[in-house]
Amino acid sequence: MGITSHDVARLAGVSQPTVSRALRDDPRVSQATREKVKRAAQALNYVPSEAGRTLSTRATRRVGVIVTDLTNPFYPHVIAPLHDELSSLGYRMMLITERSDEAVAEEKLLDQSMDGVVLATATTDSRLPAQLERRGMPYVFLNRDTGRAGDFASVVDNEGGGRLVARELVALGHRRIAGVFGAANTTTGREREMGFRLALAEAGVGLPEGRVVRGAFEYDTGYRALPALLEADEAPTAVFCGNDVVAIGVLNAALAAGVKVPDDLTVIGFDDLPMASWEVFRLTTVRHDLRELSRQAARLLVRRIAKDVDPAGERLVLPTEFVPRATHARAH
Amino acid sequence: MGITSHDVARLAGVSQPTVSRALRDDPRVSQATREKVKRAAQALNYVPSEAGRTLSTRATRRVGVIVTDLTNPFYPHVIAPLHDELSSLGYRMMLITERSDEAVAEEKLLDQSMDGVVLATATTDSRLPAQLERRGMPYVFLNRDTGRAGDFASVVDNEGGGRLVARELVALGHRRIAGVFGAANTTTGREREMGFRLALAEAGVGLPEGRVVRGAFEYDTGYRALPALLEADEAPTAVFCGNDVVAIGVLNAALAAGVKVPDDLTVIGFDDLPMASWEVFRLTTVRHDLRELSRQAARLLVRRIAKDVDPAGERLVLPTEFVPRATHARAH
DNA sequence: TCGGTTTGTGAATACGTATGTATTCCATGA
DNA sequence: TCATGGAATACATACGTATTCACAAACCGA
Repeated sequence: MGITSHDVARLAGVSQPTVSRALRDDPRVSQATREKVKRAAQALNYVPSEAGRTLSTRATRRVGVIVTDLTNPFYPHVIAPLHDELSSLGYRMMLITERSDEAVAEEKLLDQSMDGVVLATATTDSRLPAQLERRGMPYVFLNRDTGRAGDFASVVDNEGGGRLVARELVALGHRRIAGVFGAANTTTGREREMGFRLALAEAGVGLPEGRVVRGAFEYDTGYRALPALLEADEAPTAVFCGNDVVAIGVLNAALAAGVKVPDDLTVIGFDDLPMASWEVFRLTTVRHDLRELSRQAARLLVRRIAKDVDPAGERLVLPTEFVPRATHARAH
Repeated sequence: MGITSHDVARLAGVSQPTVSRALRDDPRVSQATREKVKRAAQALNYVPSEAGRTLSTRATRRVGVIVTDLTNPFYPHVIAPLHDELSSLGYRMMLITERSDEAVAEEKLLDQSMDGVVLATATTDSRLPAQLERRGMPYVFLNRDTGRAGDFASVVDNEGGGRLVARELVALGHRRIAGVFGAANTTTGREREMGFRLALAEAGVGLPEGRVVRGAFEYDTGYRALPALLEADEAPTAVFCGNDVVAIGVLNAALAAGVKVPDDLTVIGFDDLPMASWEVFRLTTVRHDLRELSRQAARLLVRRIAKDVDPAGERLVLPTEFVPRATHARAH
């Protein structure tokens, strides 16, 4: 059934190693032989077996990408450019969406079926990085990392982004401010909250725990958080959300509750997904270059696979920018 | 670096084949030996090499999934359940997003690096299926197919869904009806349009080409179509959209143009993505079971790989259901 | 013309697992 | 006591490619 390099060799009247070399444009084979071999390969529709090559070279040209929930609108915008960049670097992408770290690590990541791994949904308490480290499997963090030194990571200046938002809200006169932050075991959640808090504190504005919600970076987190925040004695005049998806949950909840945005409530997101600029939202948010974030992660991983990397770790940080649209206003 | 079954064999004091059999729970190895081997494997943190296994068994336990644009909100809802079902069937997923069919086929699909392929974005003029067929690579269509006999496909009753919408619109008194359909080279586009047209014709309602737009199943298609439709002499009172993503484009365009939905315009989608029920949209649409659609495709592919399938082709069709929400109203 | 170099190719082998076949060991029964 | 059969394990090999090493031929300068 399958056509092998031996079949090509027979047809071309050469040995199998010569076929291997000719098709890989090894300069040691003569022009004439090379062409003869290529014609034979063409005639037989020969495609080298990836398994044979992998076994021989010990490289799979395959990279795993780990994500928890693909249906979250955030991840496709990471995965698409990641795929394209990996592809142009000669790697293929294995998508792994998994709930539990442990199961993933044992079977799927350590069987030498990929050359490296991109962790797009790492939590600070995950044991996965340590397992990968122990087995010598190259990996990089994308968007989130562990926050520890020595990481290889492509991330955003989350703290700076949080600061930007705090300053804007203060400048708009907001004093009763709420936060719907990401989960506490994610660096994206923690750092955005941290930057936001620090800049608020500098301006002398408090952020009591009663006006803080933390949860997964999901639509439902925002959708359920708003009613809770509105029940407080003094409802907030502004909400900073952990990311755009959460903010969109808040916007929908506001519509359901009859709360006018931005007249009654200012809502700010983070990420600037394409969706944020849809007419129905016109979400004021914090932009960073999601494409470049992903590409950078791909290139970093490939460099790490090639061991062309600073052994002390590399942390590539992209800047953020405030994007005013239509969900913010002066405090009333 | 890598630990092999030979290392385990040495430690356990048995031969390599015995290790292979013991770990795979082959009944021919004794209980005592099995345990001895498993302890040794455990002690060494042995994980069988996937490449070696593949070469030996000629099966990769890997499946490719081909999609054009992952950032389209539709696809994650297909890919996530597909991944999970494949995973529970013991297969891993390689994600391939590609523009041109040709490049994909040559290198990536035919190198025996996967056991089968799911085509999620096939067009009726694609040459890819024929290439896969010729090389004996098992494949199934998901959502879209070629429309030809002999396909293996998991699809939706698109024509029936189109009919449902037409009947509802007619019953609501609409006569000036528009359609923003999917691309003409997709069966999803064609069949939905066909069903819609047929049921309209049965009711004596026309659908002139001036009120028809066709394009990719994307946000922009809907967003750009609406202004064009509104410029016509008599603006339509209702628009049936090829899918929810297109419908959401139309809804946003309506908001931008100051067109009130549903008072001035009825908008109907197709798919019932989670997004369709968001407060900002409350989109009236046609539901089908997207999870089951994907799972069914996974199971069909695995059966085809196992050659446990009707050689004449199998076409699994899921039913549709009209979901009334807030974007439809009686014609004025 | 000859030793030495370069060039091109083939033979042998490694990679890690699974499997078909051979072998060993032991128990059983006549 | 020895043949027989079954259980458990070892041996040999296949899978397809890439690479190391050896070898032959061609080429070069002295």
